[in-house]
Amino acid sequence: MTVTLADVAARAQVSPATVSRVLNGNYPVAASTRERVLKAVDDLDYVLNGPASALAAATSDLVGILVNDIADPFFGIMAGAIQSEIGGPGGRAGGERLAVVCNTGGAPERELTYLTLLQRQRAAAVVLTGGAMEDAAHQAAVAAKLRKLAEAGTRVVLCGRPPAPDTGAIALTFDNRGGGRELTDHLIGLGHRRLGYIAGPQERTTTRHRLEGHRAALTAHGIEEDPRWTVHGRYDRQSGYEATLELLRRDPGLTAVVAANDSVALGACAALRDSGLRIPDDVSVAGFDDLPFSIDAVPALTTVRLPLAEAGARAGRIAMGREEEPPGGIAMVRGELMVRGSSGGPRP
Amino acid sequence: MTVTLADVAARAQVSPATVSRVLNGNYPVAASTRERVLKAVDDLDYVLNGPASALAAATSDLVGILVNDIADPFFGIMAGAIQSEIGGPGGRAGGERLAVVCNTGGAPERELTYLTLLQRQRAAAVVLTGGAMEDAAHQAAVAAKLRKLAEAGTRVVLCGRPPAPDTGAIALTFDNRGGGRELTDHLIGLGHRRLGYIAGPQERTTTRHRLEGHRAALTAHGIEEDPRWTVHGRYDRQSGYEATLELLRRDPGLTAVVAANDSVALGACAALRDSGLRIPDDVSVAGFDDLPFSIDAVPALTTVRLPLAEAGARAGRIAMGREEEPPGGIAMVRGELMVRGSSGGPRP
DNA sequence: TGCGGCGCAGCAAGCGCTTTCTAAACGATA
DNA sequence: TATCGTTTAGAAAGCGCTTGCTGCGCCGCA
Repeated sequence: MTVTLADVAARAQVSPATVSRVLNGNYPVAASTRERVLKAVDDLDYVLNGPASALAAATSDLVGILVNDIADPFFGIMAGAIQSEIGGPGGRAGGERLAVVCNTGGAPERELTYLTLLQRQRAAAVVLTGGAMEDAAHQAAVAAKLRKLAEAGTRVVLCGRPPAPDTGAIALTFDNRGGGRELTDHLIGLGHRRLGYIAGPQERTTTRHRLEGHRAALTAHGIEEDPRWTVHGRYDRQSGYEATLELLRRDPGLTAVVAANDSVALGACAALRDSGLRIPDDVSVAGFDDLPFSIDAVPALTTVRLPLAEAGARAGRIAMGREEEPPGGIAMVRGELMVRGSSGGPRP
Repeated sequence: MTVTLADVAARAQVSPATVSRVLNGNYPVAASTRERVLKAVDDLDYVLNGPASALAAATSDLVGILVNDIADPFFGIMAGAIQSEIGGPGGRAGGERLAVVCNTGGAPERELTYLTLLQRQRAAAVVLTGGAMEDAAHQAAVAAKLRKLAEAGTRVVLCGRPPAPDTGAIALTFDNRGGGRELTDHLIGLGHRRLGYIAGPQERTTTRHRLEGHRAALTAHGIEEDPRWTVHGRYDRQSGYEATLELLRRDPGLTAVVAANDSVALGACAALRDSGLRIPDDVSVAGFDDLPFSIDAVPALTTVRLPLAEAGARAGRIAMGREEEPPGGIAMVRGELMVRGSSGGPRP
């Protein structure tokens, strides 16, 4: 029924071993033989059996990419960049690898299950993107899994995620703290003294680091933070909308709102507009990430650009062993402050 | 070194066959035995070898999802919805399947290669999303692949893509033509008579269908189209920006611009603003898809909402055999006109 | 002419799992 | 007590491929 290596071998009048070697190209085969085999492959429309090959060779050509939310361009951009370097079709010929994007939805148990599934498939490499959960038990479980993956020869790379010590994983970490700090510095520099902050979900490293940066800036400028100025929410637009209304309720005197990311900032803008406030005349707004749509907000969003595509590409190359690992296995990727129309001096 | 089924069997004092049966749960095993096995699995931290299992059982738990551009939320939303139904972790227990998202980047050869890779992995199902290429040779090649996949027992579902006759593939097709028609009807109803159209890439079904709908509306209202009113570009913001400037150059008298999708529309808005034109007072703008950010444009974008998540979820269920196929294997998914601030009557 | 070396192809032993078939043990039935 | 059916476990034959090792023929050198 299905064509096997043996069928090809028979048709080409060689042994299965020879066919295998032609296909894998890592053993000397006479040109005439190779041609005959290739012709047979073509004639028979033969497709290698991946599982059988993976079993025999004890490695597969699968590369896993874990993302928190595939519908979010933040992850989509990184995933796309990683994948383009992984090879897959379109990469350099020969090393055809199947880059598989796995959507964890931000759920710890899903993350773990995907890791197991990938381990089960004997993945060649795994790239974890985005912030990590801060739950200690979960972090330990993930670390254990990563260690096991590394032991089994799977390359593990973290992209936009804090390092995981003692797991053998290479980390390309975003400087969320530094970016948050710079952003708030900018706002304070404009004269703002009452700044609301819409943070992401509580238990995420990204959330914490950005918030820490924000607070560091406040402290550095001698501004004492009012606990009412911080609201936690999700990393989406609606959350930003609701959080902004809440902030305005708590302190109508705020002159700036810093959002956990650009989507949240967009929601914040909508809430401000709906409250009859002008941006930036009445309230300044700032985002984070600089996703493509940020520049189309009106006014355009002041934000911190994260080099998502570049970082992803680099992570992909490292995962494929095509780029040297950063010293110590850890690299800090910095963001860049993008000052645009949504931030201005506070109303007098 | 790595723990195998045999190791577990030895520790549980049963045969490998029994362990396999416990793990697959499709054969009667005494409760006490099962427990012993499960304990051994746990003790040894055993992880099933996917390839070996796939080889022996002649099926794998991989499900492929092909997308044109993973960084585009249009695809991200569909992919996320499909995946959530596929199961994967988080779905119903037991049927743990690895949903793998493959990014074709819109390149025909990549699409084909991914299909081959998936065939090689003996994928359980494949979902192709988004518009198809209109190149005849390529379409034939894809059709042949799909037929082969279907023959091998892989379920093939098309989501937001035109049917592929005689391939056995189930199609959930978006009514791009109808949506385009409705959108332009709306604009004409507002009084517009000179409408620019920014189309997507030439050789895509989506592009063609949306454009056909647009033209059908013009024709229905007795408006003769000026060839200068249509510009082709890519499905992204920048393309929309450039195309709009081009349209304005060709005919400064345009009172409305219809874009191939929301990203293009955003670019169009930016170009209009930069040209000193107000939306919708001077020029109305319309998009397509109703992606999340569309409502945050200022003014909010008039567009056609495509039920991406719903369609994706349905495609996922069909792929898993959990929902009945539509009659004839084809279903038309309609969009919904969303009238918002970016469209208004033409300037007098 | 003889022999070591080399280039290339084949043999065969798995890789770790699933599954069919067989068998043991036990209670129920006659 | 003898027979039979039922339930549960094991033996073993692959699934389709890779790869270490063996072997064959040929060239070049002594």
